Parts: sequence; structure tokens; C-alpha cells
Amino acid sequence: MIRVSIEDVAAKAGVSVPTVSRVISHSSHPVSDTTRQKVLQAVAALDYRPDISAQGLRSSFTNIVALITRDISDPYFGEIARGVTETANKYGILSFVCNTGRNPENEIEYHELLWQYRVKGIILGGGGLTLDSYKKELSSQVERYRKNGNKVVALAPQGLDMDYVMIDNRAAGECITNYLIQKGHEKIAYISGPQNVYTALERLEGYRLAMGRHGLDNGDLMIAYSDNSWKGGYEAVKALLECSPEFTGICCGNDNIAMGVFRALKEHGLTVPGNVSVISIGDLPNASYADTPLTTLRVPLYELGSKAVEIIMGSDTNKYNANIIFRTALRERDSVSRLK
Amino acid sequence: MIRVSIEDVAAKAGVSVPTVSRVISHSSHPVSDTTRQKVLQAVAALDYRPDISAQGLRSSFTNIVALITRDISDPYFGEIARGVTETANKYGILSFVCNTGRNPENEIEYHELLWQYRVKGIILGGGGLTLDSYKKELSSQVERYRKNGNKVVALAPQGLDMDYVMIDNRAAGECITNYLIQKGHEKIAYISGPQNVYTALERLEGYRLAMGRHGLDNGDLMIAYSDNSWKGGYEAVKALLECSPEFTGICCGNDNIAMGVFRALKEHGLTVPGNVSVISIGDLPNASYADTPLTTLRVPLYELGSKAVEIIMGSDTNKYNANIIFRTALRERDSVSRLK
DNA sequence: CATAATAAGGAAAACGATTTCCTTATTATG
DNA sequence: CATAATAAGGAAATCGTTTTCCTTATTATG
Repeated sequence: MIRVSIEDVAAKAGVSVPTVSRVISHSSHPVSDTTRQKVLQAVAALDYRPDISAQGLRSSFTNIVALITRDISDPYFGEIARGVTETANKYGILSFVCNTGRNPENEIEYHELLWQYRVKGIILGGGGLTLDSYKKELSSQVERYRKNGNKVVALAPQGLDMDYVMIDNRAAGECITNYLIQKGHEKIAYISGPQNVYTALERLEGYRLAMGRHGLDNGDLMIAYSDNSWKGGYEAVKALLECSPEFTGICCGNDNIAMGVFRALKEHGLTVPGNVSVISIGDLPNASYADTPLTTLRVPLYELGSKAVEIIMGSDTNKYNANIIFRTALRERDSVSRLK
Repeated sequence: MIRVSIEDVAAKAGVSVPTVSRVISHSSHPVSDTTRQKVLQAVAALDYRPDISAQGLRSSFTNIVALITRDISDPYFGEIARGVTETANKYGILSFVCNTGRNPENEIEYHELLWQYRVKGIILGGGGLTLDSYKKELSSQVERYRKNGNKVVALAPQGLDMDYVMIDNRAAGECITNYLIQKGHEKIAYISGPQNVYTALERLEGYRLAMGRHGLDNGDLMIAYSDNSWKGGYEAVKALLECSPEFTGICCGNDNIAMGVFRALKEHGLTVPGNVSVISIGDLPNASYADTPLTTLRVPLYELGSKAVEIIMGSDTNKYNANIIFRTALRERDSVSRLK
């Protein structure tokens, strides 16, 4: 017998098929303790596991969660994905990781697939759709999920009414900017993520706020955009050095950008933190092993992914009750120095 | 009508349900061209997509491929995962990414889950099982897959008889070592990946071979093991510098190790490539933006993952016909200098 | 031309679970 | 004590496909 089915378990336990189903799926239909024990023993003896396809077909949900991200090979999303997959695994279920590659059309297509696969929950990790297209295209998808009973959780503000798990990105941008200001810096540049990514814009907004509050915003803030990669950070700083090289500090939208910034500064003969202080947001696992150990604001990426799965698995209501803001914490290392 | 089923399509096309099934699942049962067109039009008109659960239940395979890796947040595996997910997506199917976190027990548990989910194909990307435990535990799993008709492809030599897609790791280790030797280095250390990872050992073997062939192996080769991470590379070099600091070149098992090596050397006041030359295997996307642009042997990670999916999707035979060795290519950048 | 082989399609069974509905025994309620 | 409510379990329907089996019309074959 290569596949053991619920029928085999029922036969072995000497009960009917529905009774087995009630035990293993934690149904509300009552089952006596003695019967339950018999079933559980049979399950253990046969090493039975319910067939996901059959379950999905009848109950209209498969025990699968899906994570939508821009790029799985970016450790930033990798950490989130790790939190998602490992937590899903703890629940005994599997997870899809969907890569949009920053292409909004892919995200729409993924939603079609996820619908087709009857996944239980969807985690919107930032597929790359801009706010506007989200509101048009995605909202109908989300509406469909909601009507159908699928659980949708966002890891980034989507401008849509739904459960979310995230950090306060504006506060994060403010925090790292304030830190440089406290250290005596006034000429502070900001290398942001893409202009169509909500998270990036919020962090940038925090920088603007902090600079303004300290009277440092004279309408000539040094801001460059990148694609959240090493390369992007490198190129942004190169460009910045061409036109306005007078900064003493750089705030980076995330750790990847900071790594590229290091490289660009080194090429120009500038040292960190000797000539320029660098700070960023993320605290990826390797931040302390960077060329100069990176001072950065820790974002609990793993925990974000993990919590999102818990929301999907734990809550059986349709109410939007999970709005969780995770705390961040500044990790002071060696990439920032006091000015003068 | 929230979900459109095959019955709706059949009704719209004016044919029977099995006929629709034959068209969409490319059955060998003949269907006339006119009928086929009618069906395809109805499918398009209703935006119909077959239900994966129903398909899986009846046909005993779900259109899902699974990738087993050690750590998805490591860009090395991230690149492979990207190749897998994007290629799967091209085929209109989804993929599971399974993270063992270097814990062999997890890999066994994953195989149970994958069996339960009736996945079509499994890609063994190196879950962290040592060769011995593989031969004992995994071989029975693989045997079960094979009997059942699932397709299994390995990305690393597993010591088992199965399809594989990989690079010649021994040649890779040899290649980078030879390169340093050609550049005049003789005191060359090697920082390897873990001792229970087949790939790592093969690369190390290549180093030993190259050193021996050039009469550089006097039984005192400087070898340290790490866990393939920045941190691991950092700590391995720190340890090496304590006992035998006389090397002028370091070969690294992969790019992550090299990044940690950079950091450790810098802490000791050693420059790259001024005091020490560093070379590695991998060529991750950020290798050219490292502190010193990294000379490294390119491994086509994305292509490895991509090809594995193509094997799963393309071949319907049970024969082990796909044994593909991908080519590598040395990327000369700035981390190696000629000695004297 | 008679007959076998093939093409084209449909009816019904099957996959393995969950769900609905029903029955019987037990407990609560006035 | 009679009756309603609940507990506990089983029979059968169901989910949406694929597969098997069957029928009929058409084409090949000697």
C-alpha cells in the first residue's frame, strides 16, 4: 500500500470515515475520548497524513500560504521568506514563495495562480506594484479573496484596508536621521529605495521630517533614488558625488544600499566613518561583517514573516483585527562618527 | 459565479466535460480541431483555470515543484531559488521553497510533507544531510518518489543514482587554486564550507589536487572550515591568523566566505590584494561591489535552478537521462595580485 | 465489399477527503 | 415521567477533475 488513505485508518480503528475526519481536522462535531484515542493510534500506526488535494477540493482551501515578494535572492526578502517558511513548517504546512521580479504584471498573474491553487492565506510582502495600480488592480483581487474566506496579510502599507504586520517606516527614517544629527552632522544625504515602493517613500518621508524639524531643510536636501541593491546604492552615490559632494553623512533606505555606498566612497578615496558617516535601516545578518561594521536600525524581518503566518493560521474570523507594528532598535556599530 | 469549473466551460462550448479535460490537459485521446477551438474559446471567454486540487486528487500529481535548500536567506541559494520559481512560473505552475536550516531532520520531515502534497517534482538543492544519512534515510524516500512517478533532480552530488544538474566542483576548486599559483603564490590557504556538505568537500579536494600537482603540498596545507557564511569566513580566518599567518593567498569555498575574509583581514591591518590575494567560487550578484571587487569563479546558480525545473516539466520518462554539468567561468576582478 | 482499425465523443466511476443529513442513545428540563 | 436537547456516530452526497469504458461514425485493408 503506497498511499494510506483515510479509509485505511477508519478500517484499522474500527470506525467510520467521517469519524476519522472529525478527529484529524479538529471538527466541532463531538467525538468521544475513547474513539478519539483509537483513531489517533491508528493514525500513528499507519503514519497517516491527509491528502492535501482531497482536503482542498472538498473544503475549498489548501493548507498552503503564499508570500509575494520582489526578489527572493535579496537577503532582505530572504529573511522574511525564512520566517514565513519556517513558521509555516511549524504548523505542518508548506508555503509558496512568489517572485515578481519588480514586475507588477507578475504580481497580478501570481494572484490568478494562487486563486487556482486555493491557498489558505496570502502575504503581500511588496510585489512591486505601485500604490495606484494596487488600488485599481489588486483591490479587486483582495476583494475576491475576502469574499472567498482567504486570509490576506500585508507586510507593507498598501493603502488598502486589511490586516498588516509591519514597522513604522516613517519613524525609522526619522530615527536614523536624528542619530546622525545628534552626532553633529548637518549635511546629510539620503539614498532611498525606488519611488514606486511605498516602504521606501515612507522612510524617506521620515528623513525629510527630521531634517525639517532641525532646521536643516532649506529646500536643497540631497536625495537620490536606487533600486535597493548594492549596485543601486553604488550608482546613486556616484551620481551624488558628481553634483553635490559636500555631505558628511549618508542615510540609506536599507542595508543593501549601504553596502554599495561603502564601495562607491572607497573608490573616491573616502573612508567610513573617517570622511563620511553611513547609517541605514535593516540590520541584515551580515551587517556586522561589512567592510565597516554597519550602524543600522534593526528591522525584525524574520519575525514579520513569522507573525504573518501566525495570523493566517490562527484567526478564523474575517475581521481585520491584526494590525501589528513591530519595534525597531538601533544597532550602533562603527560606520558613524561624531563630527568634529 | 465565483469559481468557474470545467462544467461551465463544457456547457459554454457545447461539449462534454471529458472533452474539455482532454483539450486542457493535452491528453493523447484525439480531439477534432473544430471541437478544440470551441473549447479553447470557452476557456478564454470564462478565464477558466483548472482546479489544482481536483487535478491532483484524480491524477495523483499536483503541478507543483519543490526546492530543498539549507537557507533561503543566503543569496547563494536565493539565486537558485529565483531560477526555480521564475522558471516554474513560466510553465504556469508554482513552487515550494523548503528551508532545512541545516537540520537534517527537517529535510526528512519535508519529504513527508512533499509526499502529502503530491508534488510533481523535487529538486534536492542540498538540504544539509551528510552523505551517510542520505544513503540511509533519503534513499528510501527517493525510492518511494521514483516508484510513484515523481521526478527527482539533484543540484549536488548525493552519492545516489539520479538525475542531476551541477558544476564540476572539484575542477572549480582546482581552477581557483591554479589561478593563484599562476600569479606566483605558493602559501595558499583554503577556507572551506562545512565538512558534511558534499559540494564543499569536492571543492576542497580540487584545491588539494592543484597544490599537490605543483609540489606545494608538504602535508601542511592551511585549511579551515566554515559554515559558508560571512561570519564563518571571518572566524575561520581569525583562527588561521592565530596559528599560521604566513599565507599570501586565500581560496574560499564560496563568495560569502570571501566577504568574511575581507573583514577579518582588514581588522588585522592586511589589505586585499596588497598583502593577501583572495579568490572564491560563486560570483553572486554583488561580488563586483564588494569592498574589493572579488575575483571569483562564476557558478550559474540561476541556470542550475532553472534547468532543474525544465527537466521536471519536460521529461515524462522515468529514465535517468539528465546528467548535466554546467560550465563555469573565471571573473577576474581586483582581489588577486601577482606576487612580486 | 466486408471487416478491422481508428477517430471522436459521451456516460459514469473514481480520486480522498469533508459536509450534510440522519439515527440512536444519553442527559437535561419542567 | 414525558419530552426536548445533546452527544456520538454512520450513510451518502459532494468537491472538480481525470480515467475507464462504451458507442458511433469514419477510414484503412485485404
